[in-house]
Amino acid sequence: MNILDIAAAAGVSSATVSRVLNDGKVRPETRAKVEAAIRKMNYFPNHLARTLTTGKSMNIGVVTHSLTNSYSMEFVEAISQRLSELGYRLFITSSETARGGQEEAEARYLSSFLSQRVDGIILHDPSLVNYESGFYAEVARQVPLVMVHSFDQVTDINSVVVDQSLGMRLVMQHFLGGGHRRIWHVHNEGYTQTLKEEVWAAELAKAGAPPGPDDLIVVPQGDREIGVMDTEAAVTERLNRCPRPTAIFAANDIMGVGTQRALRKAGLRIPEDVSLFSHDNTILSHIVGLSSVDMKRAAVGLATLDLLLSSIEGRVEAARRVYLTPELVHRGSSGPLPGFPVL
Amino acid sequence: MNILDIAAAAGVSSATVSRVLNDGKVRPETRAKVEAAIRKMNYFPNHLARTLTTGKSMNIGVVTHSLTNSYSMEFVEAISQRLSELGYRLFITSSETARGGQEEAEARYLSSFLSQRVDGIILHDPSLVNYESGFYAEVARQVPLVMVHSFDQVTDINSVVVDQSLGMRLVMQHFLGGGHRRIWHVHNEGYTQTLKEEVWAAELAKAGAPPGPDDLIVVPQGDREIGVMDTEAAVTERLNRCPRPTAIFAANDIMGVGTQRALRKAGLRIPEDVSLFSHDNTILSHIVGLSSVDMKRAAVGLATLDLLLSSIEGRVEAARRVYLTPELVHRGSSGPLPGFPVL
DNA sequence: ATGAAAGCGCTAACAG
DNA sequence: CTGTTAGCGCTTTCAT
Repeated sequence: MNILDIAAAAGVSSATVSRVLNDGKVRPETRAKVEAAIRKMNYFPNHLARTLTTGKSMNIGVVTHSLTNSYSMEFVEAISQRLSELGYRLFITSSETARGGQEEAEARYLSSFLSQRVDGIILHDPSLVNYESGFYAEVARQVPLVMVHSFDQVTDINSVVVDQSLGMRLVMQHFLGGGHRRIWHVHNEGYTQTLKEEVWAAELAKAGAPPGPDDLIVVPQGDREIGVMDTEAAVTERLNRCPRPTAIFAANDIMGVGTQRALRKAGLRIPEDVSLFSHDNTILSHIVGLSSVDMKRAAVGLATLDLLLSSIEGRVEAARRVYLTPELVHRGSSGPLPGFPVL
Repeated sequence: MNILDIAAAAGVSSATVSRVLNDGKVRPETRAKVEAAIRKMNYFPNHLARTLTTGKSMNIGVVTHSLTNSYSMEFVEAISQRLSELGYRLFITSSETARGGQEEAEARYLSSFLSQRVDGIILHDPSLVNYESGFYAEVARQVPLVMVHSFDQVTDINSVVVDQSLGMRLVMQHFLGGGHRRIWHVHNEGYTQTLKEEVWAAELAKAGAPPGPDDLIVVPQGDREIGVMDTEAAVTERLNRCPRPTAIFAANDIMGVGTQRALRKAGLRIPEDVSLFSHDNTILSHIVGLSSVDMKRAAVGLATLDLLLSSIEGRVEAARRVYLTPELVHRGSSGPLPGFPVL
């Protein structure tokens, strides 16, 4: 069933059918005949063949960490809605659960997207390793690409940067300023998280209280929804084994919730016994009343769309860069040490 | 940059390059030459052109309600992981936020998938309206299709059925058996929900306490994460305006959480003052300690994959149907009326 | 083991 | 306004 069948059935040429399909100039009666044939024969034009000639696939590839992490999916939903209105379809992939590691999965997905001749690619919170290898730049040379990330040195690729290190610094100032010195850090296995870890360790060291190995908790699946349970288990184990901290930072809200559950189960009050600060400010932290670092998702989504669409439409020469700063959202799960003098 | 360029660079024919690309029989030295050329020229084979001749796109289309509803995304992640391992890419769409209504959006996405020549389509919780119009059957005639849904009459399309009505009946038995008669029902705008609403109303009527108009609360965005806030507002408003119920059923966990928040804000204890039962048993209900109806997501995912892959590989003649029954998960947010005699 | 050539289904000049 | 035809980039017989 192809355009020639329709042409034959309607008694016209394939070019005319094509024009009908693409809103070209066709006499109304002719158009009616063609449309009747299309409907009668249940014909769906082959978009692949069309793409082969036009070079426009109307497909966008999206690489993100997890399909069940609110931080990822609230972003994806925001852009998906608008792109879908513009007629784009989205390939959505998650690297977190892929075999062979996230870096390798990202690379595989990108190659796959290139072979699919997508019109654009969005990398949500991608791997620093793949950036440094020059792989992203190579991809960006072939197709419009926008990165949403947190490391600072990118200038050769369209990118929306949210300064995670700054966010972490703000949290540490809040903690340290409240007198806390034993501060745990909970994060999942993954490249991006090391940024926060570095700031955490550096600020503690600067305050004269460098963290020990037991102050860091790594959660295997901390990026997926199931990570709530994993985190709860990991934190509970650590609480049983080590002297308890006065404050804990969780690198995302999933782990924040898991940590909160572990603390409650251990009979510890928040924030009287332990202060807790989370990250991403998704609906989860709102639900359970957790202070959290807001990553400005709405602004990030808009900026991403803007960069991508400009780039696709060729309105941009050089790579652009949008810089956004996070913000602390206080919900009472965190405060100064009891009795600590308020300045 | 195409297969001919590579052929020329390697001093072979395009057919040989194609064989290298597809693991065909090629002399090792020839293969090496070709692979060198591919690498040097940064060549990515055009998968669209390949699909045009082979007829296999290795793409799957997925239609679901919302990208930020755990119920949807835990399902999608489960199947995505496996399909990705098998080399498939996924188009993922959400109908909930689309302009023009969910039914229309579904139809649009499906047409789009057909034009893309996807190898298979998964409909997660699709519209009864579109089923009854015969549209799904028409699509299923053209490409392997699996529906995951809750209405009962489907026999002509591969489907995984989870008996939502049964789940609702169980909840109502639990409520009515505990002496409750004024039972509110919170759901979002959307077709599937009407099934639960019917059972709810019928069971109440059977118990001699048919619901009034004020016993039903409809939340506009109840299917997206943001629906927590919408629900909280809607329930709060209703509590202020009407005599309060002794029990509330929320049609998904997002609205369950929103309802829980509204009740707490109103100073009502759960379950002492009001019993609350939710639906879907996602991580959300677990986090906030809400009783919820479990829809057997793992089993649903496996069954869906099985049906889809069998269907794609042509191992199936007639449409198959997998039937699953939900189960109540009690977490203490719901109980009998205070002082109600326990049988 | 490799090459030549015929499609796959569509669009886009170019003619008429 | 409509038809003819040459590709788009790849796979796949059929030869060699």
